[in-house]
Amino acid sequence: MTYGEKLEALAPPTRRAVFERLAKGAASVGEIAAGLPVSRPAVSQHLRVLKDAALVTETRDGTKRVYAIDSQGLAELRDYFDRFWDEALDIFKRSVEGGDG
Amino acid sequence: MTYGEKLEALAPPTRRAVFERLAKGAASVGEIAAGLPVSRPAVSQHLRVLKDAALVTETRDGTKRVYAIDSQGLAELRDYFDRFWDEALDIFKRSVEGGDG
DNA sequence: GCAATACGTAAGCGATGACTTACGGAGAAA
DNA sequence: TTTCTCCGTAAGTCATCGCTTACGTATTGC
Repeated sequence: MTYGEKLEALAPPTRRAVFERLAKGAASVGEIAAGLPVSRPAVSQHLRVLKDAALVTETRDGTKRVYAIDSQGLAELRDYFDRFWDEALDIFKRSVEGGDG
Repeated sequence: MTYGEKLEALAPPTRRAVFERLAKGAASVGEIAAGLPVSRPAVSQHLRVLKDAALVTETRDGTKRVYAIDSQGLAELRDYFDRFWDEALDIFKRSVEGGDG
């Protein structure tokens, strides 16, 4: 639920690929795995982490499970970045202009 | 240099703590290590990764090495997120309104 | 009930990574 | 040059992680 958890969830390349796949539209586990060079259980495990981090949502459709981007969780991550950037860039500019380390 | 490298660099908690420390102002390796429960070499190794990812800059001041946020590299990461969010949230909203997966 | 589909979970393995201690190098002061 | 400060690097250890195969579960259709 924290931004740290979200960052860690998005760091591994394969898991980020899963997430970016969902950014292009909702999909089932099998559909996602078909487009990646890893097994279906691997994708399932990545989705578990993404779901725990509140980055994706899970919906049942028969025997399928459809995953999609969790817009609310994504917004929380964006808020963190916005606040971080405001603070960091402000201090950065101030140090450059003032010359004070 | 890629956003993937930047994401991976910011994922580990200790390394993110180093980065967030620099967001509050430039500092030397020793100063950073003094505020963290890890050794100085550990901080040095984290700074190396952050520098390779173009997230921090290095400046020499006598025997010290002063590290600071790399605003340009940070902006690149922000650009990636902006583009990602625009695409993801647009598709997300469209799927909700249209009801089409 | 029986078979098929789609998926999550458990167990195990190989690789990666974060950390430590020990050491060497570059700059400042005498 | 010698000494001190501050730092990067090398080597090694222990934990974590990402992946695979094997298996169990829930749902659909006959």
